[in-house]
Amino acid sequence: MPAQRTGIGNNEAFTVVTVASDGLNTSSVNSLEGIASSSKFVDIPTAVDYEPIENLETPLDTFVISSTPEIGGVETVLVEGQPPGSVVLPQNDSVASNVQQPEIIYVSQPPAAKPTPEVFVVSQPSATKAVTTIKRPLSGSGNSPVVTKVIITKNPNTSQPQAMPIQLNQVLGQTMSLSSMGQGINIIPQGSQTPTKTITISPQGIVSASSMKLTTMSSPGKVGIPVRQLPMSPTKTPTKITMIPVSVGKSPQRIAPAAISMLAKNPSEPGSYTPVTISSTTGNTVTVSRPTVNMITMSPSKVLKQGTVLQSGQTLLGSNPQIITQGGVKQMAIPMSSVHSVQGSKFQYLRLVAPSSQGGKTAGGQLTSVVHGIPVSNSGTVSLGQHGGQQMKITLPLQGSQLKTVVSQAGSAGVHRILLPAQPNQVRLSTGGTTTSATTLQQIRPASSASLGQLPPGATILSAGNSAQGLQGFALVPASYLSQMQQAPAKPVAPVLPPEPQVQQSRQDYIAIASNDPSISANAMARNSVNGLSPVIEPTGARPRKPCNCTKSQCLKLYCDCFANGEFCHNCNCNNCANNLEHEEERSKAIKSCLDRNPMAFHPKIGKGREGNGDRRHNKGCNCKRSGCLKNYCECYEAKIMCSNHCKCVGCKNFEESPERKTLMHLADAAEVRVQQQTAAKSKLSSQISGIPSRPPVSSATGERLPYTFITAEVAEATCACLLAQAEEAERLKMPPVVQERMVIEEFGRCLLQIIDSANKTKDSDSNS
DNA sequence: GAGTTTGAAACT
DNA sequence: CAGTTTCAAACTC
Repeated sequence: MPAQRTGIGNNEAFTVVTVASDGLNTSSVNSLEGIASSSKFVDIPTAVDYEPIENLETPLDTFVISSTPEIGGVETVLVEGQPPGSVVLPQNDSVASNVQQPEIIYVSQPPAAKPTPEVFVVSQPSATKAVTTIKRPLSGSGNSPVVTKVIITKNPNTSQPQAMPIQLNQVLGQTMSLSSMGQGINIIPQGSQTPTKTITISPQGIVSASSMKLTTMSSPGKVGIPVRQLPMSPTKTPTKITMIPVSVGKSPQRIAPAAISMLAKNPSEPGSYTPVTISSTTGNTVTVSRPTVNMITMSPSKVLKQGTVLQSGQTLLGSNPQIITQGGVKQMAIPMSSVHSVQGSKFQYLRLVAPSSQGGKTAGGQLTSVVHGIPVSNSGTVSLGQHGGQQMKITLPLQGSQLKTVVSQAGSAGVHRILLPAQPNQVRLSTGGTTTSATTLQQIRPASSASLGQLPPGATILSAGNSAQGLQGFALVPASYLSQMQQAPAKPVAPVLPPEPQVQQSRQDYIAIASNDPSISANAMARNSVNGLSPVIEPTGARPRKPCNCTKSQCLKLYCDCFANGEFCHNCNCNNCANNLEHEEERSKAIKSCLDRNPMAFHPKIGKGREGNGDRRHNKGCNCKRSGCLKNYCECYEAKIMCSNHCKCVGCKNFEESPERKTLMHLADAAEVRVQQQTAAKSKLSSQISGIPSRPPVSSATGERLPYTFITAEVAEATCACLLAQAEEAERLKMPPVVQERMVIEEFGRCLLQIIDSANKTKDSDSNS
């Protein structure tokens, strides 16, 4: 049956970007079972990791950007720019074009209501049995395509969507079917002449593939051709990175400070690129220009329109990012033609290139920005349920002047992902009937909401503000931040997710921001651990953070550890705190101020040493004078690393052979062991105590009153009075101390005899009665 | 818990 | 860039 290439897959590529949260390189990615080997994980250079992606051997293909952290301790996945159930594919001209392009045929039943032309409805069918079939084309080549399937599932406990990548390359060459659990999402082209363009995304729903074309079948004829169930890998989830705007929308946990330089594809010389230079930087405004063409700028409201000014929060989005190797440097290129209308410009691509890193590292090793997009022509109405009881409409421009509306509804039980169009800058966001003007299109941003959690999921990727060097990257949100969001008052309580096998949990816990990895951030790690002991993970799954106590800085200076770590204050003891969502603007200014002073302000303080030396090292070095670098005042010591030649410390004792350091280390080790022993003993004791009745029994098993019960408070008081009187008497008689002592003890003996006698009498009377 | 010490950050 | 001040954490009592 010929597949009809319509709807989402209609030559309009989607790209799902999986961004490794912790700088996964190829090798580490390959270790992730269930993630297609063709999936490349590209670092977003955050404040914590600037390793070049030198291992990225093949072009960028399939990525997933995850968002929220709820799935079994791993974040729920947001497929960027996609609602749950969307299919994301690179275009023909994307980098993986050398890979054979299989067809994907989605079949579902029953087809939804009669569609209207070019409008897609994403809805959740009640209990539709659906089958998703993937079919490889017959045309063969030596290269078997590696298909990555990203499954957006709905967590049964939380209703939160979750994505699971599945490597399908083993099943290529045969038709595969996905059996739905009936909780999928239909994408229904309404009004189209195409009979059935329903994509039912089951709990195992979404399928994406690298270099695959999505086609929707004109009829569900493939339903009956299931070959086998796709293997599921519930333990494998993509990364935890969420990108949110720094200066627009909710502030991030961590600022990704890296600047982006842009290159435009040179139309006169195919394959070559011309730098797009930053012509000026004023406040939150960055103007970019291109030497040979008219100046281009980007702003939230006018994407890449010449002559306008790039505003803070500008989004640079496009579909089908490519990895381009130029000068041995991997770079990302965005075909602008697909999403941007640059009048008068001959730009075909914008390329985001990370700036040269320090220390002789390869320039442009990092992809600072992630490009994604949904072809405008495919945008439509998305209905995703209630969103905080309020329907949210997002109107996005289509090609030409036509507008379409995206309706975002997310129920309290489940926050659904909402489609971000390729041009979120040109999206109208409206709630409760209030719609912004089409001429003042707003970014989808969480500025007006109480928390990021109220954002339409998927609407979180926006470019950050700008640094002194130019465009800035994205802000990344770690799980800890997401836990903050979960606790934001206006957000529905984050559901508790059942623990899942966490094969990659240890790795995925390493969120780029505020990572547990001590090599990542001295602030984040060293100050959050005590004596190197790993902090206990919060019930939310987030790493606990030490609360700050700032009083004067409003937590908007680097004095504040929360701020320095790119985190919001949360459960802190600070006064007049502005490091929160309510002071977003202030905070953004503060961030910019810090970056103005020091572009590396939010970079990790602790980096790796020289190549071949895995030791960590304080990038800046300490300046200790009195502590000998053997107290936690010293950032090196605090980070459990030795001082280096970067340090300017005086009287340093924090070096390898230092006897003082060794002694301290031994003491620290011993203390740690002691603490552990005490902890173990306490827990053991408490468990034992818990088995002891709180009040001992008054009587024995035979009903006999036990002796100690006769020593009542009155008896004890009387005894003490007797002893006291005896002592006074002995003193009055001026007896030697030894004799006085003896007299008191003898008196105590008499008291005891009296008690025993009384007890016996009581027992006798009890037995007589 | 209050006061002191310390060194990074901020400021000049 | 150096010196000074501010700040909050680390430390001491």
